[in-house]
Amino acid sequence: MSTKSTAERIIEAALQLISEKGYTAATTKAIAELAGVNEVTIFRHFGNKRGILKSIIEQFSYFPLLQQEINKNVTWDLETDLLNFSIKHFNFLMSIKDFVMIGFKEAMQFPEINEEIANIPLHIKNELIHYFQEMHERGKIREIDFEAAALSLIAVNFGHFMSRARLGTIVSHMPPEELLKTSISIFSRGLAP
Amino acid sequence: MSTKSTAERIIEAALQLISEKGYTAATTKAIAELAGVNEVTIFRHFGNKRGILKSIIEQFSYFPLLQQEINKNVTWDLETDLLNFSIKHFNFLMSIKDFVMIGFKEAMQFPEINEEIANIPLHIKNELIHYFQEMHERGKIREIDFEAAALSLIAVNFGHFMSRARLGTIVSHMPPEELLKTSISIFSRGLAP
DNA sequence: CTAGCATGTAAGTAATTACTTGCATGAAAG
DNA sequence: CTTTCATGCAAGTAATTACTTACATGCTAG
Repeated sequence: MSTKSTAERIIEAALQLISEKGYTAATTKAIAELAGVNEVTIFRHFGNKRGILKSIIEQFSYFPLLQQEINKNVTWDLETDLLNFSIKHFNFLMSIKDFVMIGFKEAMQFPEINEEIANIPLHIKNELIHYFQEMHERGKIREIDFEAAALSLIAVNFGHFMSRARLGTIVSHMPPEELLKTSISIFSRGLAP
Repeated sequence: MSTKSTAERIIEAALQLISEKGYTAATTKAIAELAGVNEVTIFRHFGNKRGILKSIIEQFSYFPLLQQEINKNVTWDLETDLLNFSIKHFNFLMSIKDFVMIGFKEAMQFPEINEEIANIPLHIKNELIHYFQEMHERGKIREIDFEAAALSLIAVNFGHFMSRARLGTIVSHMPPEELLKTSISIFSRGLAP
């Protein structure tokens, strides 16, 4: 049927169902059906239902953080760099959308997920602060609280992502790239000396 | 025990439990226990489990939208007005935090909630666009896509809210007011002519 | 005082859920 | 050819869940 292994198909199905309905409502029977395997196969592979989620979390903890990408292609032109980062950040969030949604749904019952998710803005924040400091030394950014600036930039991107991922085009029909462009135009101008 | 009516106590308990664990995992038994009532009382009041959520949604659809508040206290000084709005917006989101979380958890199973939640940024967006247009005519804002600007401002505030509401102080220990102040300082400067 | 109304208590039911066991099958590996 | 291994299939189990019914109790309004 497909080239993917049984375990992979189960994980994919679980990822989809749990991100849609939540952990409790995503039954092992439904996951098995979507994965095209017998329900017992799930338990043979993962022991119990929690085992599936544990595997999902492990899979994402190895996910290459956007982090290293940020420093790539730095031009030291504020607007260029920030737009580049924003697009990468936005696309990265979109690529792990299901996992992020599970994180927000199941944080209470699976604290490990929340930690995994909190790591993303935390690392990005530090990278951005570093970049802002360097830009300040180069005289391209005014005196400002760099941490607050970094958090704000992350917040805009995350806000746009959530709007798209959860509400679709209800709030706006603007294409994301256009939105990000204006966002960054405002933001970089606000940081300039 | 308390001055609140039985129905109110049930709704409050359900709001808390559903926002924590999700609709399916929040059992009627647990809701009854937290509300300090007998389980059957829930069914006498709301018919079935969905009835509780239906009541919760109704309650929030009557919630006074932040919207009307925005126009209040307008000084036509960009940074003052935007900071004022941001703080109101942020506090508003915090006050309906549980409902927002339910919205993100149960959107798939209860589309009505998502509509209710999407209404918030939609209305605010229109108010902000109106404000930006007026400010542009007064020569206090440069030529820019007003919709994208409005969406960006909403996104920052929402991003800050989600960071606080879900990740607490993991990402940053900065007090929200301070964060918003820097946010708006950057944003209003980025909009200025 | 009494009638009604909201709630508690006890008991039960049908459906679902996570998970188990035992056995059959088919494909690949030695 | 035979062994091994992954999977399917059938059946079952204990626990939980939403929801029901019947009856008891206590407070309040007339």
